[in-house]
Amino acid sequence: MDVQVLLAERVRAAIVKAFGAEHSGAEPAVHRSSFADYQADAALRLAKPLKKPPLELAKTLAQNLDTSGLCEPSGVTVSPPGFVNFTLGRAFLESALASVARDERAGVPRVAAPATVVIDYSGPNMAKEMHVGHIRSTVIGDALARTLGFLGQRVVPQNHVGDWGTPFGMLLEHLEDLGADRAASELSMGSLNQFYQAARQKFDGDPAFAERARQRVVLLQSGDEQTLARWRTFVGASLRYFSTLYRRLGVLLTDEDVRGESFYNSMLPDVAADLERQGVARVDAGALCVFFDEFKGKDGAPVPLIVQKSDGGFGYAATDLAAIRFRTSELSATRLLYVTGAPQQQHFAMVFATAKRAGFLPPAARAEHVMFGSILGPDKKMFKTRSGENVKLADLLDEAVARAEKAVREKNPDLDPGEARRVAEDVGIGALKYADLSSDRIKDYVFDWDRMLAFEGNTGPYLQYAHARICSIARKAAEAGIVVTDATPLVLATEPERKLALELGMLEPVLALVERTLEPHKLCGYLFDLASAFTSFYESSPVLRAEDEATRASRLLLCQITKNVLGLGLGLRGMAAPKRM
RNA sequence: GCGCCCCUAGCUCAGCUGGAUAGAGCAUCGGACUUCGAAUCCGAGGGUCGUAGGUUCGAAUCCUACGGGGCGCGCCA
Repeated sequence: MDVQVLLAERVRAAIVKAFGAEHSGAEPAVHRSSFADYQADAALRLAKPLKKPPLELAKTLAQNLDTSGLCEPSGVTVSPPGFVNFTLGRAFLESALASVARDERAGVPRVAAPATVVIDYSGPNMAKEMHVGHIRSTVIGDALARTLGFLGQRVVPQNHVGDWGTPFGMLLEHLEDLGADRAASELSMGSLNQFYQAARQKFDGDPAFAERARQRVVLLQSGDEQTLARWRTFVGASLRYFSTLYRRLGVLLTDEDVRGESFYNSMLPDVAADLERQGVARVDAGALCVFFDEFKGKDGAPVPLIVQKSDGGFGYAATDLAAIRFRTSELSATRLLYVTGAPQQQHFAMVFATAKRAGFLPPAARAEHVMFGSILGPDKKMFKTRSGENVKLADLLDEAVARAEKAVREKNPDLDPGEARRVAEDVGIGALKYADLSSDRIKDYVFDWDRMLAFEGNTGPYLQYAHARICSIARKAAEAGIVVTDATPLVLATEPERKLALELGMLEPVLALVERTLEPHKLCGYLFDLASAFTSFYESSPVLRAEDEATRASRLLLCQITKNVLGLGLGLRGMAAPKRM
């Protein structure tokens, strides 16, 4: 139940009652307020069409408002130049929160009509180590998959891995030289960069090898069985390695979700033929191209999307188009999300426009580029190692955990080493992911270990700590034999209790906002506000030592609801919520 | 040259369909632990929201121009 929606309905009814049915379409404009719980700005917006002073309209509106069950009569006020303020009634807040307490989904309903949402994310390259560049796509995509899935959408993750193309000639030839078994074991241990570099070196330095590599590409693309078997060895070993990284990172992707470039290979000639037959693409300078009025190049000439190269080969545009066709027709997706970097924006704009023209993307389906900025180093340049290489994701995870372990041992020496290690894993990786999710994805962000692992501010550890503290209270309560159930009466008598209750009701609208905007940081902002409201409550309001039994029970239940919402929210970020840390 | 994205406090970032006095964290200064976890909380100072116009009763938010930074512009993905 979303309070804002309830209030908006009442305001709309009052508009109709006071000003006539012809204004039933007017915007109630209800939102949170710093002067009350909520405010409605409808009167301000109606001033012009009704040609009356907004303050007068606001008063008329307030007189016609029926807020029974939501606010006390004194809870509705008007202030210049035309705001209508709402303070929710205590009885309403208490019963609303009770329904949150009874629901394991914390009062968030599932959508009535689920849509099929394909989310394309992570997409590592088989030949290369996963690095910082992949972390954003993987973590943001995972958070969106979890959030939309929780809301009841039918989410189909797609890991569009780079498992095809000309580099595989040299990679497979190198694998041939090493022997399949040895190569497979190297690859599954994460020596992808070394493997790639060794192959590259031979390719550049040994003409005979280079020639064999070129032959190998031909064999691969013509479907030679022995070559394909080697290719499967290569891809299988790499995927096993990626799977270990995914598990450690705590993302949901599995082998089931892998549908790489190779999967679409056989569809490419048909996609090209279809586009040409429909007149969407035409041959220019030997290449099959799609042109657009809005995309122009350096000399003002239109820049094309190249579907098929002049040598007959297919580029990634063809693969992307085939994937769209597959996703709308075979997977019956109506929402297609592409979680990739901002630099690819023009590419996807052209691909989506082409798909629309060709009917691959029916009007009922929409494709969205969920783009994100770069991760920057302390120098504000692209985050690289000192030697200028990409930072390996595996190294990043190790360092995050090592730093977290140091902090955990320091802050809580009582934890036994095994548990400290487990907690460090949760905290370190949680901090890394949270840092990525908590700022607006469109912007570049500066990578900073100290800031992401800080226990103050909008960080993973702060939220986990708030959660762990509540768990601690729950433990103590259980030891003392204090039991609360979801039927325990809630008493919102003090301001901190009231603020916390108000915050606990915001999960539903925030998740709706994340679904609409595809901006996971809005949920982080909410969780931080919630944790702050809780710690304020916690500092001012004794729980186990409350003045009377009813207050104690109520506060304990308040703690429990907060723990559930916090845990739920962290879960939707793909983060663990340790019971102690 | 064309196009896209970004610019908010000393630093790192929020700011929801335009709404009342632009908010956090860090840093600085000052308070709060014999009491549920001080990894915390409470308070203070600190901002011409890049600049200039425009739309509006009202602009950090929408439009235009300019400045600064980043990225992309035919056969790589």
